[in-house]
Amino acid sequence: MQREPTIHDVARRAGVSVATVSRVLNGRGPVAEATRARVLAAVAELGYRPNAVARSLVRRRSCTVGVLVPDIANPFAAELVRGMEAEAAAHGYHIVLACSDLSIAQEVRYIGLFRERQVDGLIYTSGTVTPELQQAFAELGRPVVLAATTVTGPGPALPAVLVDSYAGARLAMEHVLSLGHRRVACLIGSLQDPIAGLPRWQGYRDAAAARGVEIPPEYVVDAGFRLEAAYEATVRLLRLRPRPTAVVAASDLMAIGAMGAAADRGLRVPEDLTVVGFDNIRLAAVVRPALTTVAQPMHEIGARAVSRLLQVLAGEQPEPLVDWIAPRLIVRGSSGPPPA
Amino acid sequence: MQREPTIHDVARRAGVSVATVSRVLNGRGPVAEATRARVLAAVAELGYRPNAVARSLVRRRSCTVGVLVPDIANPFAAELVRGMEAEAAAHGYHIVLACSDLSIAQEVRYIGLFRERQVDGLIYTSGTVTPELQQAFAELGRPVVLAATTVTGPGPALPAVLVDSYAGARLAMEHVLSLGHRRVACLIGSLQDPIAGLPRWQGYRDAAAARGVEIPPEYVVDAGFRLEAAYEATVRLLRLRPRPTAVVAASDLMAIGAMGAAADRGLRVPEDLTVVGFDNIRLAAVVRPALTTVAQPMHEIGARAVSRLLQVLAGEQPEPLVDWIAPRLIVRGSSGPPPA
DNA sequence: CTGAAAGCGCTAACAT
DNA sequence: ATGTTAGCGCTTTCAG
Repeated sequence: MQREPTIHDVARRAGVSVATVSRVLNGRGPVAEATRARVLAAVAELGYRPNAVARSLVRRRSCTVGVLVPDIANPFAAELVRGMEAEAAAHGYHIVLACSDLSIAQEVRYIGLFRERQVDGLIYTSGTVTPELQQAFAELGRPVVLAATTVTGPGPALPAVLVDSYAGARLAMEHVLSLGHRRVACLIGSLQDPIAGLPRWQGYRDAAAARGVEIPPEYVVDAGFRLEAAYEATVRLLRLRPRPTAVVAASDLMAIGAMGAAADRGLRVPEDLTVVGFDNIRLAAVVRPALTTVAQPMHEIGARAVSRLLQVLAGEQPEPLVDWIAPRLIVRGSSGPPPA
Repeated sequence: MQREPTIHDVARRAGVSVATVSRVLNGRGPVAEATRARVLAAVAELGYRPNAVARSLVRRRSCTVGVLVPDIANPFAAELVRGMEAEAAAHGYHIVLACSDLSIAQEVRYIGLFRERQVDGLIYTSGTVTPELQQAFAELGRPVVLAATTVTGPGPALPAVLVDSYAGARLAMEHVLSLGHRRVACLIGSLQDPIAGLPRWQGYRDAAAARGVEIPPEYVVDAGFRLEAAYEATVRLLRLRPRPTAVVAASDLMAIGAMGAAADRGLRVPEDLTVVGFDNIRLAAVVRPALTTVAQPMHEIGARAVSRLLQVLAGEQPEPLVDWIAPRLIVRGSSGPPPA
């Protein structure tokens, strides 16, 4: 296990100075074609690879972006990171990944470590931006872009890319109403959640109101984005009289919970009950019947977040600051006209 | 946006030399308690964070591990990486993530970039270790650990951690047979795949033979681990006479495809058809009925892979080289006695 | 067009 | 117990 060759080894072998080697490797500064060739030959012979750590130190740029997600095993986060990785790789950047389990303390800790590692920037994903976090962002001293979230409270605005949840929820409700449903239940997330909880509920409500359909309070249940809670809630909803003929859910997982509850009560989807989700996780296409849902293009959100970060690093100001992505309705087998 | 404080700033402020600051920060070498306190105070006042890049350069250790996965959006890979991240973080290491889409060219490219980045080691996940890869590993010149795969062909063995697929398949088949089934179909992956394809088939076959049950050739279908192919294959299997009363599948996705086919033909699971999967992806617990399957503890595989890598970095030789994890059968609702 | 030399921020001998 | 100093491998003026 011999020492890795350094730029000095290449220089010696090519009979030039290290400065010249650096020039041909980085393509800056004028180099005679013959010299260039000699250097390249030496590089190839030695199997030389420049040491990115040393380069980072002197350039004060690591070509690395820190990515902070709650849990990479969450399919939503995974798709997001997939998009980030692709975009980053395309620009010579690497992703340093950290999972926080949504613990603020962990998040702050990781941001500090990212600072030590000299990441060029940070992408923060899908959590709420609290004051502690804003403080940590400030101490990081490097650009931050938000993916699938945005700043809702006080404090400085940050570049963000996310789907317009309100518009997406309206799409879902309008689809259901246009199929002829009038008794529509809503499985919502917490109204305290200003990113995905509140606006989706508002979208459902406003779209219904716009068509003159009222949603009675007992048809609205906060299942906290959890599948099991959605299952239980649906069991209860299906006992109500009159019974809802459709359920719109603020996440696919909740929708799948609802479908399970219907199945366990012997109701068929969509003949007896229409179910519409939100997110379009891969799972949505795989369950039976396949789930009608509102797509969030996760891969694209991730990619755009990185692209905005690189833009900031290049000195440009992303415009507009918050990039609202239009949601798209994907109609599959879980929605149909109400029972006669 | 002023310059980040360096160790010199801290030294000046504390009225000591940089060496002393380094000593207190790294806890090596003797330091008087009073000096120590002064340094710590200066660190706090300045909000100083050591520059990990500079440290990596001189220590020749980046405290970074490269992780190469086909696709982080694959739930299997995501769980694996989750386990890696947790274990790495617990030891002060960071994960640098790369997704190869299973392209050998990409993999080789990324390994080269990892070399430039001075990762301390590499974890390679769930692909087949080809000669090109072995070559790239060699050029990397740093330890490699395999997660959810192992070296099957010629070439040097590598530390690995993976589930014993053969034993897992036997578990699945024995479960089905002990329920009383005698006509069992197998949805297998490619027999060319020496990690998950071949051994699972062998496990099914041998467990059946051990009970004196024969699996006719028309009951065995290679669906290449794909859900759609498994769906089609099951449609055909269910047309056979006599019809199988159970299907064992070499992956959960194939099992879910089989369940879909049964549902679409009006057969109930498990009353008319028992279905057993392999992997225990999260989805398995979510589909209706929930899927009986063989669990691969992905999180643990990832964590152990990192732990072995750190072991190698510490100069120890992992023993035994290949860590075969015992699979576990998870009985859920999709398996039951055969129809009368 | 090329080389010499001064760092980037830190650690680790080696002195004192 | 603490300070001085020589690098780690690379880029980048500044000379020539």
